[in-house]
Amino acid sequence: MSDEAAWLDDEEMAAWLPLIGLVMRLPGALDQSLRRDVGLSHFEYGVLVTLEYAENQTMRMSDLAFLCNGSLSRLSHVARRLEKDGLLRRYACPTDGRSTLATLTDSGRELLKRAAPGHVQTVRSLIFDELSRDEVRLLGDMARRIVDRIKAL
Amino acid sequence: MSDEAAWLDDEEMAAWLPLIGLVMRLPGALDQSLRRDVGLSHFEYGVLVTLEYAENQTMRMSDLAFLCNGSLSRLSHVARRLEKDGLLRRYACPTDGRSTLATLTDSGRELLKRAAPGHVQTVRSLIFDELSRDEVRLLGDMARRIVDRIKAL
DNA sequence: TCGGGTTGCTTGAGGAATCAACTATTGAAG
DNA sequence: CTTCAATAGTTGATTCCTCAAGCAACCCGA
Repeated sequence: MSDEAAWLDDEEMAAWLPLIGLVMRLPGALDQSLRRDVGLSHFEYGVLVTLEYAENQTMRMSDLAFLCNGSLSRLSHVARRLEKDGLLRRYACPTDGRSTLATLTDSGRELLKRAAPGHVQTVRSLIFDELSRDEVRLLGDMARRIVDRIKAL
Repeated sequence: MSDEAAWLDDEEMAAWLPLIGLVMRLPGALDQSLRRDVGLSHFEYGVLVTLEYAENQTMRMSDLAFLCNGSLSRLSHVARRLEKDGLLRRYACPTDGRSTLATLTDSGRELLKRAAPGHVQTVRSLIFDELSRDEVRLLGDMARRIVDRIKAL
């Protein structure tokens, strides 16, 4: 078999290195600003925001984990801490005894109100202030297609 | 002050969610395939590859950390493990007693040879098989500009 | 209604990342 | 020459994530 596809050419390399830089540095940058402002990691913040936009601000742990791009185990650990801090509450699902439902508490809602402006400001200054409208669309589209491939693994 | 810039509109949100998905899921996907194939995390692999392409396959710890998108502390811990496994060697810089130089060993080179094809295959199937030539250029360019902003924090 | 298999979630152990504190060397100012 | 700040790197404590194991509830065919 030919192995030309087994290596990255110069153009691919010139895109790959910055892309790796992005995926390695962005989470840390978001963590830092959220940690400083409200004491949450970006993953924790994402969990709360996802709940905020859910029906009844409530969601099954499994679905929440998937939407937040994390493992169920990771979410379980995180939910324990967030629950200890009073930001969310968990209770057994009435219709399926295996499931656990997580819901946002008032403290959780209130914390999101405090956190959102600073976080949006960070995201804007790092991403959207740098890109044109067309680029934003393009980037989102490419990211979505790549994520679909990762999910399909 | 107006706060319209304090929120993301629909188009921005439609790009932001997949982008977050990408940065949260890609590292795990790369880790998994490398861990399975050669027992290294993607960060560890990146450290070795970066050394491979350096002058004399040798680099200062600080510079290595920066190029690998990690903290010096993280690199220090990782280098200790890699050195214990015989994949790299560290020694004091002759011209500046504060610096430490890291260099690839023969085992390190050999491991890279074994790891590269599978890793490239993974990257290709997740990223480059999905994108057109133009998209690759665009994506790399956008990523580079965003990373520059993160570095400037 | 019983048994086997699956699903949803939690837990504990182990390893890895982060943060702050520390040592050591260098460079520069007085 | 001495001091003081800045730089480079390591280390230890804490926090966090992953993985494998476990448990309970559900589903379904016999």
